[in-house]
Parts: sequence; C-alpha cells; structure tokens
Amino acid sequence: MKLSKTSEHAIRVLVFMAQTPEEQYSVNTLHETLNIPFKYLGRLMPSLAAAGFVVATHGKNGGYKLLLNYEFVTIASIIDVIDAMDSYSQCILGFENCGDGKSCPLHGYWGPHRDAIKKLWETVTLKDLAKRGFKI
Amino acid sequence: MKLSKTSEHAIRVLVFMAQTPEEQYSVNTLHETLNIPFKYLGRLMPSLAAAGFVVATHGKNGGYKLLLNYEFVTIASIIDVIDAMDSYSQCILGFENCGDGKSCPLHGYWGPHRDAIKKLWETVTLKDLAKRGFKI
DNA sequence: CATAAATACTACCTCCTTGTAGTATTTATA
DNA sequence: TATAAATACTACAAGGAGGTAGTATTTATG
Ligand code: SF4
Ligand code: SF4
Repeated sequence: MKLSKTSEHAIRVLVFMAQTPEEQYSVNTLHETLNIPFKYLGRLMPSLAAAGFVVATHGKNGGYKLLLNYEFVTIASIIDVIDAMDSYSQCILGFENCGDGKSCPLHGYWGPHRDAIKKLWETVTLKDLAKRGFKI
Repeated sequence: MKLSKTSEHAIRVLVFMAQTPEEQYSVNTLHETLNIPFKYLGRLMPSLAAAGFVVATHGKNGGYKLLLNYEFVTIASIIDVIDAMDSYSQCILGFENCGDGKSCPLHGYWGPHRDAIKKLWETVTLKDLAKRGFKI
C-alpha cells in the first residue's frame, strides 16, 4: 500500500520530464532540480531506461529523454518496475488466513478503497500529472 | 498509509483478545496462538498496557487482560500508539511542495480515498472486528 | 521460604532500503 | 586524437524495522 522512496523519486522525475517532453536532461540537472541524490539517480535512471520510460544518450551532451508514449504511462506501470504492484492487492491488516472469501468485518469496508486506489494507479498517466504547471 | 508489522501484530493480538474479553492470556499463549515471536510480543505487550488497551498481572498465573472499554477502541487509536496516525494526512506521492491548496490532478482523486480510509480507521472498533468468529 | 511462572527491561543481531563512492565506458568536439 | 562531459556498473556505508537473547523483577503456591 505504500510507495517506496525509490518509487516516489521515479514518479517525481518522470512527472517533471513530462512537463517538457521534448527536453533532454542530464542526471546532474535532474539531481539539482529535484533534490534527489545524484548517485542515487545515477542508479535509478538506467532502470527507468531499461523499463522503457526514457531513453539514454551516452557520451558528451548525452542525457535522458522521455519516450513518446509517455502520455499513456500510468502510475501503476512505474510502481510495477520499482515496488511490485501486487502489494496493492493485499490485506491492509496483514492477516494471511483470509481474503475476499472468508473475511473480517473490515474487509467489506477496506476492499472497495483498495480496489479504487488500485484502479486510480492504473488510470492516471504521466500526462495527467504533468498537465498543470505543477511545482515539483 | 501503511501499517507496520508491529501495528499488525498489535491489532491481531487485540482482536483475538476481544473475542473472549474476559479471558486473561499469557504472552506465551498469545505467541503460540498467533504465531508472533515470543520476545517480540514480550516487548509489544507492555506498550499496549502503557497505552491503556490491556492490563498486566505480574507474577505466577499472571498475564494480560483487555480493559473494559475495548468496545470503543478504534483501529486508529492502536495505530496511533505504534505508527503515528498522521501518516494518513500526507501526500501519497511524497511531494512536499503541495497539499490541499495547490494540487496535482491526482489530489482530487486521492484525497477522498485518503480521508475515507482515515475515517474508517477512526470508526471501526475492536468489537466490530471481533464480532465474527474470525480466524486470526 | 523456595520455587516456578509470569511480566519488565535492555542490549544486540539481521535484513532491507536508502544513500554514497569510485571507476569504467561512451561519444561530441576542438 | 586528446579531452571533457555524459551514462553504466559495482561495491560498500548508514539507518531503521523486525526479531532474538539474556537477565531482573514480581507474585502465587507448596
Ligand atoms: S478479511 Fe480483514 S484481515 Fe482478511 S484480508 Fe480482508 S481486511 Fe484483511
Ligand atoms: S497535489 Fe498531488 S502531489 Fe500534492 S499532495 Fe496532493 S496528491 Fe500529493
């Protein structure tokens, strides 16, 4: 149910880049703009590249650029790369002996929220988040 | 937004005890019944006692017993002792420069869920959870 | 009073996440 | 072709949460 710090960083980077989708950014620029540790980013970005969210240009004047499909990249697809999205299907109480079948009184209340949040993650795209001149 | 393992343990213990509110349980019994590490419980229970959820009887034949107000103990009040409930007021994306005022498009969707879950925690009591013969 | 059975306290160990450091590789360009 | 500026890789350090261990204290009971 919780976003890891790494997922937060990833989302922040991608939302920032989605505000100027044509622009190419070096790790150093992202680091200075978003206040995310340089070396941490240096490890995160390659994995975002591997996941197909951005593409890297090597060598001098290189950097990262969003892929053109960014309009359709959902929060869920980002979380999936970092955190494993299936944590959003689990019991919020951490009980293991029950599920949608045999449920405690909370389940009826919790289930709909869980499902709605999951659907939200699967619906909202980078474009939605970038739409406003939203200060990161 | 996430319950720590310790909160989960606390809730599991208290829900279990709320099913037989008159009963006194030793740490060892709780440990064997709920499969929570003995020594871990031995540290958790005193804090539940300090928080006023249970009362301890020392010495031989001692143990823990629910306080009589258990019917009105909410999930929120338990989380509060362990995790600090205020994590339910924060941004799920971890951004710091925004809030209910200046918001990203997610906020309109996320806010209501956050509030509903918070209210749920503040509404559901141990008695509600214990109501069914719910296998812990 | 001695013993056993319980809670209380305190220190430590382990694992995972986050963050840091150093070095290798790639490529534009003077 | 040398240099500079960028990404890529790998190892390690710090911190917190979860879990373990040992010992002290309390109290019923024979
Ligand atoms: S029934 Fe209750 S404990 Fe079980 S998965 Fe649902 S919310 Fe969690
Ligand atoms: S506006 Fe968006 S980023 Fe800001 S607190 Fe709300 S959900 Fe989080």
